[in-house]
Amino acid sequence: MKLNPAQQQAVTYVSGPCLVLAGAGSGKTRVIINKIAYLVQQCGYKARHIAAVTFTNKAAREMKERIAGTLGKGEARGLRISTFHTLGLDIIRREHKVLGLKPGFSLFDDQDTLALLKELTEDELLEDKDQLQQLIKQISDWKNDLVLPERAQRIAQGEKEVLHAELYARYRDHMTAYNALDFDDLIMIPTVLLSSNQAVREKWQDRIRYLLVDEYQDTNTSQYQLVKQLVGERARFTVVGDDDQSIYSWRGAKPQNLVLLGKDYPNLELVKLEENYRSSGRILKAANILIANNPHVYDKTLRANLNYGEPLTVVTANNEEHEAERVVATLVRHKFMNHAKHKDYAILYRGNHQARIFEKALMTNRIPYKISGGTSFFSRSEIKDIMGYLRVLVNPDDDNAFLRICNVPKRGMGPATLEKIGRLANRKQISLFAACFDPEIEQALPPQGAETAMVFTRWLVELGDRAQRGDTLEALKEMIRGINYEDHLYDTSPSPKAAEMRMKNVSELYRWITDMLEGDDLEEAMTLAQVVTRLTLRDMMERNNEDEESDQVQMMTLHASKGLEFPYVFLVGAEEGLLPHQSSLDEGNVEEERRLAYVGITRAQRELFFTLCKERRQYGEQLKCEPSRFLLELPQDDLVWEARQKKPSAEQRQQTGKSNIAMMRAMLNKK
DNA sequence: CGAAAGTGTATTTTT
DNA sequence: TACACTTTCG
Repeated sequence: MKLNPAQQQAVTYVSGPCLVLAGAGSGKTRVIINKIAYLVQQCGYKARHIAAVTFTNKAAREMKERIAGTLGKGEARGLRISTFHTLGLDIIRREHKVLGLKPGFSLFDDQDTLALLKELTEDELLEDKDQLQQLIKQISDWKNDLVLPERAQRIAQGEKEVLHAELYARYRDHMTAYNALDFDDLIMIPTVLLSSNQAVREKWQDRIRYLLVDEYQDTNTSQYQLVKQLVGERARFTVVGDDDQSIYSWRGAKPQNLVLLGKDYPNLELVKLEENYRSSGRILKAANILIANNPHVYDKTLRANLNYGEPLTVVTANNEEHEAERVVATLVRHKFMNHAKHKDYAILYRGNHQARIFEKALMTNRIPYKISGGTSFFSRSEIKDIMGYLRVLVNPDDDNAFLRICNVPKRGMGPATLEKIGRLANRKQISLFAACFDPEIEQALPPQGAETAMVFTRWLVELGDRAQRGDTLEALKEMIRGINYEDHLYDTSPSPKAAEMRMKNVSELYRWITDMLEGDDLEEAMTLAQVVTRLTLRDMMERNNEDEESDQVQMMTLHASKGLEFPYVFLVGAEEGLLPHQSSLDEGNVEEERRLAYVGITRAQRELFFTLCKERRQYGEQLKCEPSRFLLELPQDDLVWEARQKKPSAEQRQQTGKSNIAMMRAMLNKK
């Protein structure tokens, strides 16, 4: 577990700003962990004065676990390891008074935002369907560039932008009324606050004396500024990143921030980690040669520490069904020959829709697989329901949450009733929840409706009070019991089995909540309000050890594979128009696609297979496919193009493919 | 309220 | 084309 000289340098350079260019598989997390330990144990930093920032909760959790194994319990006390958003949330929570926010604000996720904007724009731009998407993007862009509504209205150019700016202002006002924030606010608000308020800035600069940032190439403008404000003149920080693995520019990441940093901090120390400990020599060579086709600000070549290894294989299939069959056949044969496990294999693809066909092929061959990504836990309706209830408990003014849950399970507060409540709320400029409490509700609704609304909201207020007073767990239990949620699930699910599944999800969520309320070694106990916002940030303790133990073929998009590694990788759909994706080609952004291919290639430890089709159905039309230009850019001496006969006779090949599988299976079963 | 017909959409996704 | 999601109708 020794560090190589470059790693050592990255760890021990602490006197000023430091940029670590960390190639794939070069041990960057180890550098971050070691650096934190070094700062605490050698440089006399208190852990509570150090913060490390990541982009995903998963990365943050991993880092926390690894640091817990490195530092003593006392030594690690107060160490901040979190995502950008959680750090922002922390700052907002502690400064909510200065910001004029009530505690217990709601956090809107994308769907909440969409719902609110849809409502706000009903009159203005209903004609265009993607207008709304444009508006959402525009607002998000403004926030990420730290542009407040007032300034947006001043700088807006053209009719559309002026309208967008006005809607942005209206959106902000509504969010204030709901006492709600969105994800972008979690970065923008602290950044604006820190840059405009000297006292607060100094307080936080004193609190965070050393800052580390992971995956720096993924930062956007507001995140860049947040870092800048936090580190101040002293500029004691380390950022770690790899411009070759920047694959998120389409959602606002600015890899140029790596360059900007050198300009903002002329004394920036640059350390390159170029020793790769993950992949075979051939795989690395291929990756290096491929990425050399991209322009680079900082040159970097990964050096292999492992054997040269097997050649890379290119498998050509007739169509996408055939591709899946060949992958499965190759996988089964390979697994048998190498005594490997299912989980040693990954199938990586450009788009989620590609997964389906592989899923089918794996299923018919009874091969266990796991698809990462797709519909997340938190977009499940049962989870959204329960979260809705919790949000209303914490913040009754959260109309979105109220709308979601007020008639789930059905309690006679349907559209007609809501419409009337909504009118009252609108007239008095209060939230829906508050309207149910208003004396005028009795005139607004028929007696029965008014009764239901009042009983329901009073019950919630009472529960909310109880939760706040500290009897949180009991209040929660009573809530789930009180709404008869289990019955509701059995009533609304297509099968009892599905209902059971959903109830299991609810229990899982309940367990997370209880855990978070109580706290543990790594996390302090939280209030219900904190739990709700953290859950909206998807920041829960994922204790799914099952996943690691289970032996399944891994399937995911290339994007989702970043940061992971697998002994054997299938990079499928290596075709023009798919791996350099057509839409990227249209936008003239081949480079990002090349980086995506680079990320895919560098996931492989021992062997790498590419597959492509000669023909592929797209939008119901049979299209001819050309091999990806990236395949042609690779060193051909290290590639084996397998089975490229002119007349393959699809049926025959399918036959042999299948009988191969059957044969292997028979042999495996005997053993 | 639930089934049936209609509609929209096919790039990547976190927080 | 194929599928998910929405709306409509009985």
